[in-house]
Amino acid sequence: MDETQESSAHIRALLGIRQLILDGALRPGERVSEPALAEKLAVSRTPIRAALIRLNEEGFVEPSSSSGFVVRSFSESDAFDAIQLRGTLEGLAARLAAERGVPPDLLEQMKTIVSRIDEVLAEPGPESDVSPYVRLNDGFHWLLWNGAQSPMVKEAIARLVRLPFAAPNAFTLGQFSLPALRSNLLYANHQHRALVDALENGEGSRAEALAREHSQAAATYLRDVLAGREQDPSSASPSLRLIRKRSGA
Amino acid sequence: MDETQESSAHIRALLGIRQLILDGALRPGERVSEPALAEKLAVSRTPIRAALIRLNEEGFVEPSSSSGFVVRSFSESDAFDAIQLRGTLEGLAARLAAERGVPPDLLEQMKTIVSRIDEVLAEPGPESDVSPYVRLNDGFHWLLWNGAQSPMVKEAIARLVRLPFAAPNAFTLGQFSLPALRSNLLYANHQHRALVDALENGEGSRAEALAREHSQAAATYLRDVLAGREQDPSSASPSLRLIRKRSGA
DNA sequence: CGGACGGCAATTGGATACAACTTTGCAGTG
DNA sequence: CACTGCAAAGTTGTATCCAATTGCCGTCCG
Repeated sequence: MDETQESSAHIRALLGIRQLILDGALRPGERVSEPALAEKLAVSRTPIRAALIRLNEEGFVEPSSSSGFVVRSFSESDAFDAIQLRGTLEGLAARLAAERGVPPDLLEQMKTIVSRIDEVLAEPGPESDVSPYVRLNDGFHWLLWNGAQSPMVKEAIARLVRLPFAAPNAFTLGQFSLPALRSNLLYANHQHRALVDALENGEGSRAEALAREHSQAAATYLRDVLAGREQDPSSASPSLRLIRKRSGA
Repeated sequence: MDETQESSAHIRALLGIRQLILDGALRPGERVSEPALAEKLAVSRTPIRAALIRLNEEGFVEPSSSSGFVVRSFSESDAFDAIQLRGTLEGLAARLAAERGVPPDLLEQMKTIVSRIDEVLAEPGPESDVSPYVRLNDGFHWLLWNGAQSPMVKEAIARLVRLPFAAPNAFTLGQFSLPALRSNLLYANHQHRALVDALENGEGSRAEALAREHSQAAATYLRDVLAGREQDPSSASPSLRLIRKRSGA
């Protein structure tokens, strides 16, 4: 299952449990049984407990009343809020980067990625693989996070983005065939380019606004994907499994 | 059952270690020894490790190279960035609160606190105790965090604020005698009032800007306190101990 | 017939035992 | 005198063990 077998037990436990949650093997609301996980992941209960404590901090599980942990579920509002939160934090990172000045090589790397995204999106054929785009997009955002040169900001973003539906590429996967998506990604890359321009010219406020608005693309995707789930519940993408259907809000 | 010592072992360990760090008994950069802590806090190593994992997520300790944890130290830039981060997050909370509408009773409570802060600050005598102000100020910010009605935003702020120098009342303590401080607090309470006004009228952008600027007061304090430390290193307030003196970068 | 009490089983929270690793100190050698 | 290598001790990471609490189920009493 996992090719990364070279890790220590508590790393295996952490990654393993997170994957079980993302795969839907552990479903939101379900109580997490330590002995069961210990057996399934072939480690003792100690690293399982360590992993559960971390997953609690990360937001994947939460303490149950009076003992143990349950898999956490998120409302649709939580998902939208998480996206807006990322937009705000990336906006802060962008502003700080612009105000403090981005290292030239970092700026160069951002430009390179923007160009390569354009190339990837220009490739014809509706059946192209999204993964190159996803990798490039991840790279761009990673550079932005570092551009602020602020460990505090970077950590805050990194922690948030552990929640899959808050990540820059949430909901982008697996639907590249739609022409509408390609158009959206082109638009997003225009924003990338404008952001680089703002950073280069030290335009902090513009950079912040762009980064903030940029995250709204994810909100749009999320809306679509949630609507799609209403009709075909089986097509739930991994990020979606954590989001419970709205029952009564 | 336990109204005397309402704490399980791992809670005692968490609070105990955090306090040891804040008190300076464990100093930044120092390696944390599990057996030593276990003996000092009268628990076994298991809850100690659980606490260290959580403190790692909270930012108080960080994994050492190759094993164990060391007490984390923060640069002066980190402290300023943390304050700006809080301002940004509280700005988001304020905007969301204004846009979504604040529950009337919550708004009432905010108004009450603002009035009571004015009363506290109007009391004559340079030797007044700051703690009433601190409590009221904490209460106001707590209400703001809840005003957004967003668990995600609230959690993000709550996590950040665990770092003492990022909290709303950081560096406010113990220097109420200065007349300048009272003037600053009066100004800050004017911002509180304006913020409530913005929330009441649904002015999201104004509320955000106010909350953001409001956090700059803490940055001002921090600058003063850091300057004071240069002259009298012994007067380090608890929040300051985590911040290392600027050496290189 | 329904609700409450009691006992049993399973699970968690904590302590301890153990093995692998890291670091330090000392000694021997170049 | 310095450097390297070995050894020993302390420390971490993991497993197992124990006790106490929880939740469940059956039975008994109202």
